[in-house]
Amino acid sequence: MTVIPAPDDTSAERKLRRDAERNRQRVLDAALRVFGERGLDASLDEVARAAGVGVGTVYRRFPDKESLVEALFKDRIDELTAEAERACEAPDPWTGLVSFLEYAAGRMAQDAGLRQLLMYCTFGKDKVSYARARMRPAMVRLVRRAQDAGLLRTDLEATDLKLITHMVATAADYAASVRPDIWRRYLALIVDGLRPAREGVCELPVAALDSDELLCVMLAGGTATRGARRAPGTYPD
Amino acid sequence: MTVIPAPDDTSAERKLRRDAERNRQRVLDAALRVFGERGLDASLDEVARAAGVGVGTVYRRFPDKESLVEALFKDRIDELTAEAERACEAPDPWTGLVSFLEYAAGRMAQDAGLRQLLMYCTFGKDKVSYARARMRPAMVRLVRRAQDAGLLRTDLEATDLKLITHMVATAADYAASVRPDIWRRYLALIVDGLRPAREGVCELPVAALDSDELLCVMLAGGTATRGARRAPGTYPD
Amino acid sequence: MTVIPAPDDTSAERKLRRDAERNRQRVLDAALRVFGERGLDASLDEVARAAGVGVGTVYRRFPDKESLVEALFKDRIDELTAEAERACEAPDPWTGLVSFLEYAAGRMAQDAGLRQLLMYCTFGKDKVSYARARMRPAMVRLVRRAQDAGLLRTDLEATDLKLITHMVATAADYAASVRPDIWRRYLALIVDGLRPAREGVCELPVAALDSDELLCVMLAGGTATRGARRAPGTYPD
Amino acid sequence: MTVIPAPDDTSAERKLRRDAERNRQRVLDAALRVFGERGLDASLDEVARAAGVGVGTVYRRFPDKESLVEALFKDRIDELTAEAERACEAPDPWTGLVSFLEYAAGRMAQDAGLRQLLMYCTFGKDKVSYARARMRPAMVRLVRRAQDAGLLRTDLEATDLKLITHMVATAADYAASVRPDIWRRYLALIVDGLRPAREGVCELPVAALDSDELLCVMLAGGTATRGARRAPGTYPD
DNA sequence: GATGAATGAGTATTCATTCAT
DNA sequence: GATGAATGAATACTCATTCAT
Repeated sequence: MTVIPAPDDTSAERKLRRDAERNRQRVLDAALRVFGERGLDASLDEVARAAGVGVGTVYRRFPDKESLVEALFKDRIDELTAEAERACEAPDPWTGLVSFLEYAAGRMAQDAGLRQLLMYCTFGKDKVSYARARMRPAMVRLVRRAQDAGLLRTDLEATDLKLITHMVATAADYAASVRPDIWRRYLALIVDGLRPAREGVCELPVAALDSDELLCVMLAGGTATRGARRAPGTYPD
Repeated sequence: MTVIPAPDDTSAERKLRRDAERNRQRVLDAALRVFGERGLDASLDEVARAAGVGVGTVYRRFPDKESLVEALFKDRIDELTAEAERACEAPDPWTGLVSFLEYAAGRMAQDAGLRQLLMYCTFGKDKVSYARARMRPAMVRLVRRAQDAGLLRTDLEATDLKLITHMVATAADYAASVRPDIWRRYLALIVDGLRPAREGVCELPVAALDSDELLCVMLAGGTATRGARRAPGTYPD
Repeated sequence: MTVIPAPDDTSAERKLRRDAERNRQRVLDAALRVFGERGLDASLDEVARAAGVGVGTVYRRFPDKESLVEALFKDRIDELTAEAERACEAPDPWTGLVSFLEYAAGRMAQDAGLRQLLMYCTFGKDKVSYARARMRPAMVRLVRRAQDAGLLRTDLEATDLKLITHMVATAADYAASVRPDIWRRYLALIVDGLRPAREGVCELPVAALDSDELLCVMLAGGTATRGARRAPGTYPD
Repeated sequence: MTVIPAPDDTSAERKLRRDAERNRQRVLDAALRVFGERGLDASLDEVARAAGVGVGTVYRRFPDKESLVEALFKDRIDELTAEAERACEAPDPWTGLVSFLEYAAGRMAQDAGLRQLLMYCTFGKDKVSYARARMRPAMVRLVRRAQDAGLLRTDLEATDLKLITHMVATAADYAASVRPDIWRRYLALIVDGLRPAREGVCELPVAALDSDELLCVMLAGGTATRGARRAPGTYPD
């Protein structure tokens, strides 16, 4: 017997949504875990199994693997943004900036999934504009504040923070198995180079990416992801 | 000057027929191109197609993917070593060091395959020790010279050079499509941090990898290698 | 009567969906047919084609070729054991023995896959011990009964039954295309030699395989199995 | 400068022939060794390597793998025929017959290559008529003599010897690794069944293959060979 | 909605056979 | 004639994605 719901009766719908939402979250959690352990190449079957749902369910929530990775990425961006905003409130602008970099690098050092996500997942397009819109204001503010206080070299730009993060993540990723704290070393090195120009220290020889270039890059992605498994038949050429 | 022989140096190996040598070279060239563009995960079918030969031909020259990658690797190591040795002769130790870093970072920034090759030896161990034996002396000399001249911070070690170029190149690769020279920016940033300690510049908070740890890392690889295709049936777990 | 469970008896395993069960059966049927016709070297693609399903489906039900072969093997062992047990109940011990030999030789003569299956377990060890545990008691009883009744030469042992059926079936298979019943001729010849010692009939000059040797042989396989396809990269030497 | 040979000047030709003959023999020897060790699935590259010649040379002497196997087979048949003929001269016809069977079985027990050759190489067509023409007379004589002397059951025929040999080879092959002498046991069993009919011993229930059927069978081969590697593209269906 | 079954293109590697040197 | 280089179809197995239950 079919019950035709009144136009405003959304209780059934709500229930499903709650159910669906629970599954969505389970999948995201499992994906973070599995991708962290096995790398982004882990199969969605594995993710589904870890989530305790069928693959079909994963696909119902995320149209394809790319979208799932993207969603994971967005959540991470949100966290990073929150931290960046917190860092903007720090009494000392330099400390704020550095503590943000430390936060970001430290997170990555602990979490291979996050590292991969930030470094290698150039899948997806939506996530790019999202990340840009989301993080840019905080980044700009973080940099500007420190420069205005004369504590940061003036040729540094907001987009540099992304790449700096990327660099540190690379180091962290590389040596995580034997020296989980090695990122501190390389971050310190970089931070040392961030101080305002002094004697014997040259200006940065090339301009930073501007914001459009960064967008463009995020869409094209580095080579690191080109090896990623593509849907059958999707091979170029 | 002692020449360290490649692990499988069969220099006594009978010369290949002209056509065979031509094809061998074609395969190496194609492999360099394809791995550079798609990463080491590219299939040998793809390499063969790019070389304009059948897969069988690739397998005739290189018994498996690993060997092909290794051959590529060996050539690159030799080039880098040669450059490092040249850099040791530079009149100014600082300039020598920096010019080597520029050479290495520049090469690696443009070629993801090379980066993977040099940093993530998922394949074989012989070639890792080869690389280590081959490059290490020059690296040590490069660093020592600059430190003895008081031009380089004293807490920097030879293994850092490897990680620094890796970091810079990886970050830069990300943006390589729009700004192929962006690596210069980030290398400059780091180079600025390499100057001897001054006021406001802290010592590096964690020790560098020692040479055994580096070996270990090269064998284990960072997460970035987890995606590397394994021989069928070799999957862990 | 104790029931010896199959090595991987997952009888608790949740029932397959109707369609899945149908396909599983299709695959088993096709495999029996294809392996019977082409030998165990037939590819799973061929099996899949014969079953009218994709290879993926075969692999969904049986994680690898070995498992498929094993499943087939298990069913066959069960059938043979049932027959052997039936034969133990025959009023006349001699007739019981002979009728079992006829059953086994007849089955094996018509089906090369079955023969390879029963005799050359290049695959797995569990199933060998399963077969041993399952069939041995009946074999021993069959032989003992006939000997106790003075109807069977006393130097025959249980393991001989296996070799006898194998020999007869293999020889007969050779001629099976023109004379599917030729195995009867050679079985009869051998059965004649099974009668208790009489004048002009010598004792068997070498001891039978003992049960451990038989196990060992099944695991190592005769030369006939050398041709068996091995997993890629598993080649000896 | 080309020397046009006088019509009867065959010295150059002879030289080549001698050379060629030497290579041919080398290949045959190597093939016997390699197939014996690795089974008939061993590659021709392996055979060529063992023979110390190039694959091309193998192919020059034998148009394909089948022909090489066939040639090997012929040599074996010649040896067996010689022995059979010797056996015909034995003073006691029964002893002659039995000693021939022992010779054949003993050879096979020691030589896996020979076993495979006789049991599994149904490749080839020429070899069949050859074998028939070559061996049949001796087989017939061997059987007839023993029957005429009343020492052999009268329902045995010449073609049975081939299948009996096959049976014993099967047993030898099966257990050769643990018990190289087990063939004696099964040959003895069979030989016991060859004695003239006595009480309790039934007539053979099916006629032997006649000579045409045997031909036919040798052409079709048993299933055991169906798994043999076929030339690419030669797959049925 | 959720499930998990089915699909098939893709991967590394081998080997019979042909053909340029 | 001999050599060994080149070819490509074939094999076992995996996994993103679609679709029947």
